[in-house]
Amino acid sequence: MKQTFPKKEHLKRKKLIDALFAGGQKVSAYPLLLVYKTSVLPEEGIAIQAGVSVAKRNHKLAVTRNRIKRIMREVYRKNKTTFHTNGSTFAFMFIYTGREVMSYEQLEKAMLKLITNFNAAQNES
RNA sequence: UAAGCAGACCGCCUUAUCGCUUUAGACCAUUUAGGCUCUAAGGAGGAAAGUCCGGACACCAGAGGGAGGCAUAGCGGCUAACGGCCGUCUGGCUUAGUUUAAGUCAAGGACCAGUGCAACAGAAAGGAUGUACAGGUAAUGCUGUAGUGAAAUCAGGUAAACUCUAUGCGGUGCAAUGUCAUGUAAACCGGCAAUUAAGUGUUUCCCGCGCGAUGCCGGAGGGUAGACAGAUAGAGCUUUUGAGUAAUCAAAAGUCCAGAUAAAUGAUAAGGUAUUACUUAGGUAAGAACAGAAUCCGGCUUACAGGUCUGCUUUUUUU
RNA sequence: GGCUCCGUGGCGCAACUGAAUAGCGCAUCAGAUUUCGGCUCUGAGGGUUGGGGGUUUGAAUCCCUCCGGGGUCA
Repeated sequence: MKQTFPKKEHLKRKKLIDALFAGGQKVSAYPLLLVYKTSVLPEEGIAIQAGVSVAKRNHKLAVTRNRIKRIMREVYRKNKTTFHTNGSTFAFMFIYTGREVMSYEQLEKAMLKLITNFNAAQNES
């Protein structure tokens, strides 16, 4: 599996997103918060559809929001193969809860920690 | 050489690897749709911002008539248009000062059409009256000065007070609007019958106009936020020449320069430039400001590190 | 993306048809009352009227512009 993140793997359906926030489970590793839910995805052959989000409350400028979202997408793209899905399909939403702008390295550490937490939660269930 | 003012312009660069997206071609697959495929080319701004003005474009028969409302305001010009820009007159302010010059600001039409307002002070603030001194008269605030105040009888002041005059404005906005796919209603459309009046229609009110409870018959589509069009070749950009004091206009040649939609333009590594700090003058360390297209243009306003050019003024040195 | 409304002491409001000490309640502080505290009574402090500019003799009020906060439209 290559380290790509094409449009098909973006979470875009409003219904899926609404259902995700209504009944999703949460895993966090500061400054990242992952909301996830097993869902029936519209595209075949894809395990995960993911989206990223940064609150306007914490970051007022569009420039900083764009930058954080780009770094989050990049970190997810590099490390997405290490999520253990166990054959299920998931909808993901990554939310940036920090108030400061973090570098790529810091965010990658947080993402790795988040992945271990997620995999532990999956193995329990 | 240094400083200040004004105007115009630019607003980080190079390479490699991994990604995103648009277009074109190839390849693969195919009923259609398409693609963890390959190659090539393109991929944020001067403000993309605020949404303060002006347009283009689209729809609304409540687009008609009237009233109301809003905007603008010396004069002339530019423009698709403007509350913008250019020129000019007048006035205020600042600087230098002899006349005056330079810069800067101005909603700068009209209180001999009407109405209103004027705290405190003052005799009196606009059909009301009078203090002191002086002058004058047949007589009288009749005249002058003083005094209060922003303003005191003067065609008084005030219109970013109502208002009047002139000019302009229909309303709503790309979440406008159109098409397609899916396709089940009590929702929609047409006709007829019945009802005559509440309601309703993207327009502040009135007039006018359309629809209009329900039943029958026939047609057909709403929701679902999916896809496509609208939507990127334009009042475009670059250069040259000409007209004009200028804004701007004309002609010729060349050129194609983002089109996303839970929303692309990024990440990592290495090196470098402007600059800053330290300095043993070899170097070491830090290292770009404001900020991110969303239908598209013309302005205005606001944010902004640093740099380049032009003009003017002052200053230093040299000839 | 469009449209629209609002900013007055710590909090909630008034004064918005220009006139000089910007007012009211709660809260705060001090005093009185009480053995102490509360309630109550008396008094005091606290405001660049969101920032800046303009009109005017005079601006919380009228106008322009920036900042902040809400509401609404498929």
